[in-house]
Amino acid sequence: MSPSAALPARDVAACCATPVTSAPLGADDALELARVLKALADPARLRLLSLIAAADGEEACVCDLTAPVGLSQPTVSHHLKTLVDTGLLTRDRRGSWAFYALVPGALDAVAGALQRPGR
Amino acid sequence: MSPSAALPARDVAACCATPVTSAPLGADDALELARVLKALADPARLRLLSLIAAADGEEACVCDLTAPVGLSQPTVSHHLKTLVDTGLLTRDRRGSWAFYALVPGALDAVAGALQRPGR
DNA sequence: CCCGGAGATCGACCGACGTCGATGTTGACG
DNA sequence: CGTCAACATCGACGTCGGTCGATCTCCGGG
Repeated sequence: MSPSAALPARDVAACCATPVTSAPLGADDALELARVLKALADPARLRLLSLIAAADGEEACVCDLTAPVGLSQPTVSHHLKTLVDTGLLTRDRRGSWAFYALVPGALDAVAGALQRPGR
Repeated sequence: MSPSAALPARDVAACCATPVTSAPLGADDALELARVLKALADPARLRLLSLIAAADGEEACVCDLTAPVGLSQPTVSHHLKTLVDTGLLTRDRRGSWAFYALVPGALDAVAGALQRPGR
């Protein structure tokens, strides 16, 4: 169990408390924001997010995501777990399927952490 | 010379043409956006960006950045080069010093690529 | 013309990460 | 209760990226 997986990982919004351009950004805040951005900095995960966002009801199961991204099922599961651990997705197990959905406002919080507060 | 370093790297705004949440996001667009996000997904680079943004005139030289981030001079130069190549910073050589400044609107463009178009 | 300082580049080391096949787990259905 | 399908986990492999010390380049000053 890695130390980074042990933390709450439920509050993506916490990283937008101090926007990058407003103050020198402490070491801890930089580490937290980098953790979320690192989860986003992968083509496969970006495509998975957009596929889920564009899906009906804004949720999708693994079987619907494997083909479009062109990756194996274990790899897709791995990426989805990463996004869930980061607090960007939620997992809902219904029957044999696992439905993934966007956490409302999570992406907006990350976007807010990058913009300058003045404008 | 890596293939990724050969491309223009001047238009960070190009990656916000199709927001993550608006369409399934093609493989090429995902690769481009991931390239910019990967440059941001590092604590040291985030701190460098915030230091430059908070500096007087929104520019700073390497000698002023080495101490605050607690890294060696070659490492800081390496990170700054990464940010310049990605189109997030500009380098201006004046005398013996190299001044780095934010590219106006670059961070906002990345932020725009993460937000949903609807709101 | 020579020297010193600021910064960039080089080469190397090492940990982190994406990817896969194989296997384990869990629920649905006869 | 046995079987199958969907998904998660595991172990391994190859690559990429952050970091450093050493060195190179360039400019200013004496």
